[in-house]
Amino acid sequence: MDDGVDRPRWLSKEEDRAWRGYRRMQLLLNRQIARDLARDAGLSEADYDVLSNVSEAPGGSMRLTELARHMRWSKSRLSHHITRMEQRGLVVRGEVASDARGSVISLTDRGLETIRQAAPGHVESVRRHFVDLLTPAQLAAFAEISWTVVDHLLEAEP
Amino acid sequence: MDDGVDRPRWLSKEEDRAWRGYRRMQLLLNRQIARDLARDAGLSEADYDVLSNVSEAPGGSMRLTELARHMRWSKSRLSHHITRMEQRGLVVRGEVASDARGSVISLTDRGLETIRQAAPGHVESVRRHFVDLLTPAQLAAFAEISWTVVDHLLEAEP
DNA sequence: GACGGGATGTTGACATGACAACAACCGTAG
DNA sequence: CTACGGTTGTTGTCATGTCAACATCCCGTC
Repeated sequence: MDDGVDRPRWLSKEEDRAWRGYRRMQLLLNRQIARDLARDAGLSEADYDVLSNVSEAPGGSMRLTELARHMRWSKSRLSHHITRMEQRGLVVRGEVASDARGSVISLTDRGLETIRQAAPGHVESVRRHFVDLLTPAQLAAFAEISWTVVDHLLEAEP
Repeated sequence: MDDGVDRPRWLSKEEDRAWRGYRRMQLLLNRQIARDLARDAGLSEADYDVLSNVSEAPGGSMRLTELARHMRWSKSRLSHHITRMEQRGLVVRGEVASDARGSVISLTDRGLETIRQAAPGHVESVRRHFVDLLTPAQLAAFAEISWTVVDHLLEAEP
């Protein structure tokens, strides 16, 4: 009677509730955060992440590949995105003395000013729609869960 | 000394860990689930959700607006997506007797067959990268958290 | 039985991100 | 000092999603 294909282990009610909750939360939460950010600072979440990561880098700049690795973006995605942000005057590509292929990303004054202006509102938005809705225990549990999932995925794709 | 602008309530270490964990998990988890689904069934997550929702609808079909409301998609997004899925022969738009503007979405035989073939593998993928990594208590906590966030967002945008 | 406000879908323009193919360059074995 | 495998970034192409503007149609009113 065994045709060689295991019978699917469908999700239990609780498992399904968790998964659907994740998907739904993601849809609504990302949309809201993105709207807030776009309205208040004219940035996308991706823009914000790039500005944020570069500004926190030692020396205020980072090699493209290093930044991509740090953000877990593909080099392609980052390159495209940097091109667009460069056109808006938020970042610049610099050359690397030690490697002619290299490209160093750094913020323009405008980029720096933009992230400084945007940060408080963005944090407030994250609080309003997420952080402040949860108890410290829930936040801790959530952090634990998400990093567990992340670590697992990074084992396969280091 | 008060210039009218509150000092930003930056995230605490734990809060930051939770938020960054969420963002990172999302990036990696969605990418992995999407890849599995694309490889195994030639579907995007969006495709899967549409097929899934329509197939579960009473009568196996749903009005476009109702489906959009159900999925929390904009009518525009759904309309565009249905157009693409229709071109691939997965769904069809039917007319509504009671309303000349109306459009009823239903699956083609191919669409039905596709979701049936895809479901087991997709569930397995969700288990492998998410559900099976967590304890029942964690799953319960996660579900609670996500629906709390969802409910809050739905208050503003019903 | 025509009007006006609201609902239903569609469309166009544009920003994103994924994947794969490339061009250029580095460094090391020989 | 040359060939070659690996690295750094870039680019083209295509599928998605967003927003805003529309074209149609329905319905309660007057």
